[in-house]
Amino acid sequence: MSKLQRNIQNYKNIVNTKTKCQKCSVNTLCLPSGLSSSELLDLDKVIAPSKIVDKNKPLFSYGEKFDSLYVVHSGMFKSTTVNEEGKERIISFHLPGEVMGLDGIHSDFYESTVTALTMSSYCKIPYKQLMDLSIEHPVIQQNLLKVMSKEIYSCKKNHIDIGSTAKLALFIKTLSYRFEIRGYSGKEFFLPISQRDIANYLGMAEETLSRVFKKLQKSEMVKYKKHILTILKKEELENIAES
Amino acid sequence: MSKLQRNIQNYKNIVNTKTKCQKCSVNTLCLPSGLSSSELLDLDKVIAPSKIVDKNKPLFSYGEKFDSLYVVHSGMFKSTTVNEEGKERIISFHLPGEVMGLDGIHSDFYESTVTALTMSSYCKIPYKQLMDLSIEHPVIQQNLLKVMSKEIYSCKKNHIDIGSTAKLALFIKTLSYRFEIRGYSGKEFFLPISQRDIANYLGMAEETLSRVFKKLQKSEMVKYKKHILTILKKEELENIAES
DNA sequence: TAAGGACATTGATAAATATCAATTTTTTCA
DNA sequence: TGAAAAAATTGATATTTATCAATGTCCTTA
Repeated sequence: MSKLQRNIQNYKNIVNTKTKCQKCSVNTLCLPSGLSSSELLDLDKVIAPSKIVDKNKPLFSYGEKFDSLYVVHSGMFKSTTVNEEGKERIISFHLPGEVMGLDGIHSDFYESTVTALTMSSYCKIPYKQLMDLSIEHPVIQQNLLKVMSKEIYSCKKNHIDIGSTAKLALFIKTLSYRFEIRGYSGKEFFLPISQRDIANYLGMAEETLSRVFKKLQKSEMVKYKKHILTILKKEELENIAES
Repeated sequence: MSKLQRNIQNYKNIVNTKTKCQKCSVNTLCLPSGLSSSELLDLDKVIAPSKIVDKNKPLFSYGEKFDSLYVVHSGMFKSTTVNEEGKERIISFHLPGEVMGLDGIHSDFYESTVTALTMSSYCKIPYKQLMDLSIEHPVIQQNLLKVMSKEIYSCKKNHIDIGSTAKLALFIKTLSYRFEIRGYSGKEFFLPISQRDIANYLGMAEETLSRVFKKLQKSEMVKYKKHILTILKKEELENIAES
């Protein structure tokens, strides 16, 4: 099976939800990274077996009491807030192995709403239990700190004031990298995000995104059809992302 | 002494640098928040007495080996990166009690350069020792997690795509809040940041910032003279910030 | 305190992006 | 499968912001 096929599979037939952290395909990217097998076993006791959630269904909502972190097991999620005028603002997209709900730790309430973009699956990690466990196994705490540090880093790195074309190019470049480190192809992947959502996330009008996307396709940097994105000229695309 | 005078003092005559966490004026905002006195004593053993750094001098630089977190004790700092063309990009400004260097935890290298905007003072917290200490005192670890969670939250909250006027209004509103929770006046404060740096941080041209600032002053929302910012119409300003 | 440099303002113009309105294309689901 | 709904595209225009160039103001420091 090709990498693209496996990628598409990721959104359709949900993989085995009984997978323990030890056997999970994204365990090197997730909290279990670098844990010994005895530590992993303890962690597995705290983490519930992954559960399936339907497309467009929320995992948790803004304002709810914070009690657990969530990790993407398969599929894709988006996290959003709502502004004063009741308009949705997309804060981030989440790929397998990424931890969601981190912004709730400080306030004890979820600061955003997380929704599945496709049929997806997730693991729930009760925060209190994770804290108790990390007293026994400091390395788990270290991992959480690293995950959060990376989140701070990438948040600051991604929000730069650049032109629309560069924004989209950077978005594609970043996604490509994230797919690649998950064992999928970084050159051809299924993107279950509407252009409206991409535009919202990137802070531009839908129409602008459409035009900019067309421009990238006309200059043969990328191809985009039926949600399958193909990167044709990686280096040129990266140059655009940095301008 | 008025709150504004104390605020200005904060940038001029450096307060007692021998202050221990127990007596520090920002200890409720900083890592020591909520610690018992015995925990505080242990923390003080790890944290070096605060040191003074001159205006425009760096605390640490991008790419250097990460080994310590830094906390603002007095004054103000900015953290920056340099883009491909060698241009400085300002990522954040740091006020007393705020932790700097958090984005270095995941990569073991500082991901940004931190520079003093005025004569300032700071506390250095060796990361390894902090980790060792937090095994003994889990509450310290919890505090660090909360600090980082707050950082993630405010990073995502602040980077929204709004017009230039709203951006500046939001910037002022956020600063006002940050001064207020530090015991200074939220309505009148000394801002040791050049307009060029504000424009850079907000992602707009210097000229645009100047015009937008003038507009806020013409409509008598704020007054800005010799780096002293006075908020005249708080509510109106907040409305602008949310549009 | 006077001169030079850094910082800020202003006006004119160009460029980028948003908005509005009308289609066209794709997706959903009865 | 076909009709309705949702998503994406396209063109015309308005608005916002950047850029360029000139000037004014403040701030250091010799």
